Amino acid sequence: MAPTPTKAEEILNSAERLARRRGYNGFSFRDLAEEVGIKSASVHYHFPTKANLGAAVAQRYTERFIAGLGDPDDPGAGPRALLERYVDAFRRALVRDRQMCLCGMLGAEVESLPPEVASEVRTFFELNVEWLAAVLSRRAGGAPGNGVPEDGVPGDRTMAERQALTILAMLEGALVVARTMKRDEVFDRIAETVTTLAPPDR
Amino acid sequence: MAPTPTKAEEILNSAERLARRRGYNGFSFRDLAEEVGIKSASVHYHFPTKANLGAAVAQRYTERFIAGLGDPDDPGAGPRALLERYVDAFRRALVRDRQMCLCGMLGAEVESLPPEVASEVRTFFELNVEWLAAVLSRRAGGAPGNGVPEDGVPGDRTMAERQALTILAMLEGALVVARTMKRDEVFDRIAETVTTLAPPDR
DNA sequence: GTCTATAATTTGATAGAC
DNA sequence: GTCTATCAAATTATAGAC
Repeated sequence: MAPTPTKAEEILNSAERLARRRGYNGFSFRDLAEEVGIKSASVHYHFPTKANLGAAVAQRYTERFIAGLGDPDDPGAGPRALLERYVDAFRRALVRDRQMCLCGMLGAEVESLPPEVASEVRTFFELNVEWLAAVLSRRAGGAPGNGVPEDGVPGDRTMAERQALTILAMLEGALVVARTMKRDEVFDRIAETVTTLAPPDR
Repeated sequence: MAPTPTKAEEILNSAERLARRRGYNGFSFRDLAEEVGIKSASVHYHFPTKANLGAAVAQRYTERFIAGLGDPDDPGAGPRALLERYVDAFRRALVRDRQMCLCGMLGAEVESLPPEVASEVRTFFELNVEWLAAVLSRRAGGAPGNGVPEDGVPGDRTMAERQALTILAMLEGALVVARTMKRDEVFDRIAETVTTLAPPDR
C-alpha cells in the first residue's frame, strides 16, 4: 500500500517538516541526517547544496499543494465548496501538522534565501493566486474568463485577483497569528471571513 | 535635534533591522558588531545572550508600535481614520523600510525562538488585537464597551475581536506576500479591503 | 566599555575508501 | 549510496587585560 519512500524522499520529508517549523535558517544537514538515519555527507550525495535542497523542497511542496486543490473549473463543485477546500488545506497545516505553510515561512525569510529557493516561493504564490482567481471569477456559463464584467466593477478578473491576494494573505497571516498566540480558534474566525468572500454559487 | 543614540540603542537598531529582513536565525553577533563598529565581544557586554537581545528588541518594537498608534478612543479621530493609521504602520514597514513587521517575522519562526522572545511576540499580537478591538467597537456615545450588542450580533466586543484578528492576519500576510512577489501594489489591494471593515464613523 | 584571545560547538561542504 | 575523516568558516559565549 504505502510505497516505501526513497532516501531522497525521506530527506525531502524531513527538510519540509523542519523548514515549516523552524524556517530555512533553522535546520542543518546534520539535523536531516539524524532524522533519516544516515550521515550528513550522505545527504550531500542526494542534494549537493542546501540551496539545491531548499529549491527541491519548495518545488515539490508547490506541486503537491496545487494538485491537491483540484480543478478550479470543476463543474461538480461550486465556488464556495472550492474555497472551503482551499481554506482546509491551511487548516490542516495548523491543526493536523502543527506547521506553517512552507511558503508562508519561506516568504517571510525571503531576503535571506538563496535565489533559486526564493524563486520557487514566488511561483507558489503566483499559482495560488491563479487558482483562487479562477474560482472567484467563475460565471453562470461554466467557463471562466468570458470577459464580461460584473455590473459596476472594473472587470471580473481584476476583482478576482484582488480577492485572491486578500485570501492568500489572510490565510498565511492566520497561520502566523494562530500559531504564535497558541489559539487555534483564531484560525477559524479568520477562515469564516474568507469563505464569506466566495461569490454566490453558480 | 537628533539625540546621539547610545551603543546599546545602536545595537538594538541593527538587530531590529536584520531580524526584520533575515529572521532571528539569519543574523549573528558579528553582523551586529560590524554594523555598529565594535567587536562581537563588546556586543555581549550590552546583551549577554542572543535570547536576551532578541527579547529586548521585540519589547522595544512593541512599545514603539503601540505608542505610535495613539489612543484608540481618541474623540478627535474616527474609527476609519484610526484604522487607516494602523494600516499605514504596516505600509511604512513595506514601502519605506523594505522590512517585515518584526513580530510577523518572529511569529513565523516562533517554534525556533527562545521562550522569552516568543513571549514578547505573543504580547505584541495581544496588544494589537486589543487596540484594534477598541477601535472597532467604538459607539456613538464615545466610550467603548457599554455592553450593548449590535442588533442581531452576539456582542460588540466579540465581533470586534474577531475582526481585529482578521485585520492583523491580513496585514501580516500582506507583507509576506507583497515582499515575496516583489509587488508593492499587492499590499494596497489588501489594505483597501482592511479599511472596508471599519465601522461607520461615530 | 571595548579590546584580544580563545574556547566549544555547529555549519555547509569535500575527498576518498568501501 | 553510505561511510570516515576532515576542512574552513561561522556561531555563541567567556576570561581577562586595558
